[in-house]
Amino acid sequence: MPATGKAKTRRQRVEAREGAILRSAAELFARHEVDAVTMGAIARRAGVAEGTVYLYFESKVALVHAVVEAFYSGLTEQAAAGVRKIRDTRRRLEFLAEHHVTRLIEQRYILFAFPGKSLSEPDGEAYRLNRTYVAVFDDVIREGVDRGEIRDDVPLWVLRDMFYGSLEYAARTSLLGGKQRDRRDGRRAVRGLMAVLERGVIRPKSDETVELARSSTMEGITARLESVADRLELVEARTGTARSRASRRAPGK
Amino acid sequence: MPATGKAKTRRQRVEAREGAILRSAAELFARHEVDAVTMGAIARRAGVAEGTVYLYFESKVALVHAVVEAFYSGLTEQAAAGVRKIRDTRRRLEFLAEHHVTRLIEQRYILFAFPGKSLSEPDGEAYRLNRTYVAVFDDVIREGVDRGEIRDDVPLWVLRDMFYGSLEYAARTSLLGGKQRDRRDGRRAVRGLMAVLERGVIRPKSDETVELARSSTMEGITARLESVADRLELVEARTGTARSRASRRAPGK
DNA sequence: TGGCATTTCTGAGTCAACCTCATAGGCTGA
DNA sequence: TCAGCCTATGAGGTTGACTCAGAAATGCCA
Repeated sequence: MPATGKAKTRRQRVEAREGAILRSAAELFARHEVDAVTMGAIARRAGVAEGTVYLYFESKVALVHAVVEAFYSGLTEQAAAGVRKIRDTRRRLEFLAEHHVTRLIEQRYILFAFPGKSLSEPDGEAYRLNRTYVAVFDDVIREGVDRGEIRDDVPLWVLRDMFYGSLEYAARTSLLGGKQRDRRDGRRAVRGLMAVLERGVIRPKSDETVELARSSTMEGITARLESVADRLELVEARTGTARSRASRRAPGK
Repeated sequence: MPATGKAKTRRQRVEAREGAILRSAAELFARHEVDAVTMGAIARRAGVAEGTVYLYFESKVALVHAVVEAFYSGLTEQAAAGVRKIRDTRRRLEFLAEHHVTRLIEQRYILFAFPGKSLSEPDGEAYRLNRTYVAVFDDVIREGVDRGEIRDDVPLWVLRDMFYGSLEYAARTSLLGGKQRDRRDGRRAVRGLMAVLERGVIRPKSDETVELARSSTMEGITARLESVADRLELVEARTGTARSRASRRAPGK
């Protein structure tokens, strides 16, 4: 099945074919390990001969790169668009976190399909891609610092590594847990991350008793509320209640 | 050169050879990408024939597993030993963090040499290994919670993912930065992580009055509560009336 | 020590997958 | 319609993981 419809100009034809090969590869990578997907299989699914693939992509590695690039490209665009619609720094971070972890669990193969190669070359393609992606996060933080919403005594790169490192590790362990996990894991990871970013986890040694009392009361309420929310999500999942992302946000203003 | 010295018993001979092959592989993986290291090269360096390697390790993948296993085994032992010598929870975490990031930057190849395979199989070897490793961390946290040094309103697994996720991402970006990085990066990452764990990064709305911070927290909780209430009503309505339209799933496959 | 049985080792050969290249096919413009 | 050029093809080269029949070493016993 030549997935290429009717393309008129040369450029269109080229792009259609390139797209068909890319899509074919992405679909196969989503189903099988990269090593287990042969160039022959990719070519067959794209409706071209094996040799043709090499007219569009220099090698298998290059093809994998291209697939990953396409993924990150979309990811960056969506992240930037989402941030533009939100003002509050806290909410922005929450959105970025949820977006990242959701997309990563959806397209799980990106996490594993990643051959060490793609990352092991400094200043390589993948590195550059990642940089432009996290630039969205960097801007959010910088603006937050300017506004006084974010402390400025932790280096930006440390924050960035914490943020994405946490989420990716969470996505990974969620997927590895054996049983099928879903987006609820991701959401819980996001909530935990945000909580820690807001107030840490290590309790102050002592003193500041008033502050402690106040916050611990609030903590109690928050913890209880979170537990209720968790249970609610469970019920929702069971009954298949659809819920738009917007309705999770309260009245706001 | 048969790296095997003089071994007397059968068992000793077997272990010597297995060790030689493992060491040979680890040394080569440290220098080149896993894919670029051939079984022939590993055999040659170990002083045996290619076929012999297959008497000790079922396949190349199994050999890579064994190398990684050896690494994690040592890592776990050192981590446990270090923790035993420290009492304070904060110090323990700091030690674990520094130990992890240091060893990871030293043996950088573990980060990249890791074929997706090793992780992609749920309940696989690598997963089990990782579990026993992070168990050290888990124990530290649990004891910290018991002692009241760690807040108990963030799930343990979220904390774990944050901790190791941050450090691994930091190690990775440190290595990828292009220019040669050293352990100072790691130490800075550890310091940043500890700072955030201690007090978070997101400032309360207004840092002058507790009152304001408190009310804004109240707003957040109220908003969340309202959202939960809304959803609860929805679920009640749906399950209360009839369970006719049970599935209204989002864009499925 | 010599001879036989068993275990261990060997490396040439098989197979599979990436990649190449000589040839075939089709599009474009006169 | 046809020459010229660009694109596509798939059989074949090359490489590297893995196998296996035979060689070598080791153990055992008299």
